[in-house]
Amino acid sequence: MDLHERALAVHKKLLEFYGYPQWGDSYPPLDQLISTILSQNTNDTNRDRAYKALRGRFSTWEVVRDADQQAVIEAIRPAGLANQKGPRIQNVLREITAQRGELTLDFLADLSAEEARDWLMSFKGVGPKTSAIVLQFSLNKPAFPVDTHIYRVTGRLGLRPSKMSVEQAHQFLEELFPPETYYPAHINLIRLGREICVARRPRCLSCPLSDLCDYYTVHFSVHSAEQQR
DNA sequence: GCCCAGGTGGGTA
DNA sequence: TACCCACATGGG
Repeated sequence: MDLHERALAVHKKLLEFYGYPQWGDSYPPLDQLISTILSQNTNDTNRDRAYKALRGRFSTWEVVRDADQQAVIEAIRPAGLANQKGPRIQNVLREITAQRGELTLDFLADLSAEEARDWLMSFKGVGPKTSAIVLQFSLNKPAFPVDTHIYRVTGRLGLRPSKMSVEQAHQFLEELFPPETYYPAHINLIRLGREICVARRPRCLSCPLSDLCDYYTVHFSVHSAEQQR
């Protein structure tokens, strides 16, 4: 089985186990971008708190853009890293206005996926994961966002070289999976990573992919060695 | 108190 | 280029 076949086999097993994932309403691209910046390095609960506080405190993105920096930081504090995220969000809002003359990202729909990604990644605070989320979830363009779950799980499943940066993994996995599987595979791999493939816990034996995953063997033998010590 | 959730950018070799 | 670390909050 080559890597492409292996990726499809993983995707198919996840579909059997979890089904085709249903996602909620999609945000407009600018809302999605800000929400995703807030989500960096934090959990969904804290991201939602910060996003709601931001929307509740400032009526429009223009008001956020022109607001006092400290007021924005205070509003998004529950998301963590607020001293970085606040100024970066305001900078993005100002730059969009300066470059486009209006505060919207709807024009990205007319660009290719690569053009839209490169444009988004030109901003400080917008990396490969954040731009891929905006493309996939808001613009309906092909992109495979790689978060820490997906990075870890794809490594354990042997779907990518073990030594590879997260940024390289985006490109590698986009070439490995067929574009029509990006969305369901992304959602289901995260779910797998959250629910089953948790670091340093020997729960991999209950994994629906255990017959495809070499990690559980390695993992199990490591645990056995530790127990013998 | 400690572990867990979980991206980006800047600095260094 | 590849690694290492700072950045911050909240729930269990």
